[in-house]
Amino acid sequence: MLPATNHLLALLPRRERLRLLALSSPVQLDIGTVLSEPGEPTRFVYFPQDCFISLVTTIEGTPVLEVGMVGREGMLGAQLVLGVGVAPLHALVQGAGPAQRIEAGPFRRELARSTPLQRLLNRYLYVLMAQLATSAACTRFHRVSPRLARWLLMSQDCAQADTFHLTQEFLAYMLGVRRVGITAAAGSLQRRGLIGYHRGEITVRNRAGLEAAACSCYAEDGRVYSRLLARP
Amino acid sequence: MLPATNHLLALLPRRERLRLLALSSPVQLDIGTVLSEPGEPTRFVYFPQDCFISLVTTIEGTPVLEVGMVGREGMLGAQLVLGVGVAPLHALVQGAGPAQRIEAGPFRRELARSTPLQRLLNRYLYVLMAQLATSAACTRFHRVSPRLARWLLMSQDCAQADTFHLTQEFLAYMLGVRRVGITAAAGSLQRRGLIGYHRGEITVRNRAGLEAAACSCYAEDGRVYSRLLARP
DNA sequence: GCCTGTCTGTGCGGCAACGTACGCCAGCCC
DNA sequence: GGGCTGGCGTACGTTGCCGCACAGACAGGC
Repeated sequence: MLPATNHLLALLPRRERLRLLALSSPVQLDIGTVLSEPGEPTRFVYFPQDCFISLVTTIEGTPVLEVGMVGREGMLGAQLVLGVGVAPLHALVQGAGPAQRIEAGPFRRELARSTPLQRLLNRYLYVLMAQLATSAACTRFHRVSPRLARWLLMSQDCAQADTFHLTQEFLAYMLGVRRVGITAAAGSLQRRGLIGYHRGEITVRNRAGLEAAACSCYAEDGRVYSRLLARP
Repeated sequence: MLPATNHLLALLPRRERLRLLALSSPVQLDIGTVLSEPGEPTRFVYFPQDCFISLVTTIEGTPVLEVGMVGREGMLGAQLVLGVGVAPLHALVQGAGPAQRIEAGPFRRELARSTPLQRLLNRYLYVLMAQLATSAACTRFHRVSPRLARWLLMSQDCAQADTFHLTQEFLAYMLGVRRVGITAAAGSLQRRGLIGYHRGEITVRNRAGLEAAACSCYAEDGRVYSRLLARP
């Protein structure tokens, strides 16, 4: 896998992948960019190559809580697969990097044509739904520190990097807690030698330890993903 | 709508509806029956006519929190639409009553044949996903009392009845809180004259008042539903 | 050098919900 | 009637997180 590749695209048969790539154009996603707002029409879909996007749910129009992540293993805009041209969630670029972008029209046409593409993305939608359900329970029952550990692991999976730029303020927003809650939780993880951070640069130091510190939801998500989207 | 009708079925073109009904058999769902467990194969799909089913998410195999409801406006087993034969959630019959049941095999075949059916159920899946995302935020940010009000309204919509059998113990389980939390919240709603209850029989007395007492998520869910599944 | 803005750490009071436990009441069975 | 069970109400100490506020630390621009 020489160039950074999106895993969904990689799972497609070669012909289908090439057709899709022909429709797509490479774009560079910048941190903080909002790619969709709930209720707005979907103009593009994105297949991240080396970047990741947070899916944030809203209350009365205000984004308040992350409920899913899209990285190289997923795509943004999967609602088109359901024939719905309206975005369900607030989508925010979290880690900058390259992605393949396709306009909604051509993407829908390709989708209508290609059964393998439909089947693949249907499975991806299932994984997304499972992630949403898990998130709901996790947010309710798990403490800040294990949730933070889970979040860091997930973003590491998405970003394929050991270090990324994340302020505590921002993490608090994603997890739906106060910033000082993150200060405490991150401090605990750091004292245990699992992570290091300094002015917004977070480094994962001990991946295995972090997995042990994370709540069960991380492993659960992984199981669902690999059951449905493992390479045949 | 003389006999109790499932709304999804009602939205289908007449020919399609009749085909589907020919495949289905009427069943009576009993309260407390578990219709699916996460990870288990899907043997049947259900179109509730006058009953409703809770979708409960699990943590390490234990069902802990309701994240969605299926009543006459929905169906259970929609994962088959995504080509996945494995249930994502714990499904529990909440309100007893009649439903149409179809075996997974014939349902899949019919699905493969009928584009209108696919399109309709795709839209329904979108609504379900939106419900999951809303639930996550609601559980995190809203107080017990408004959530209880929302829950009662949703089950009233599903069950089409003013009174239903629900112990506080059970409500606590659905909302992921202690029983005494429900005692307090329900007491508050009762003192305000919105509901009445006695030994597990809950009655909605003032629907409009209950809507005012519920959190915004109830209205939000309704908007998404009617935008996507309104009769054309 | 200094100033400014950003990021992080700490402290304090408050509160909703938690875990636990006990008592009351209604209905059912013997 | 007496006893049992299931459903509900109340109480008490605990806790994890909240809101707010403020102070220190570091980086970049001038």
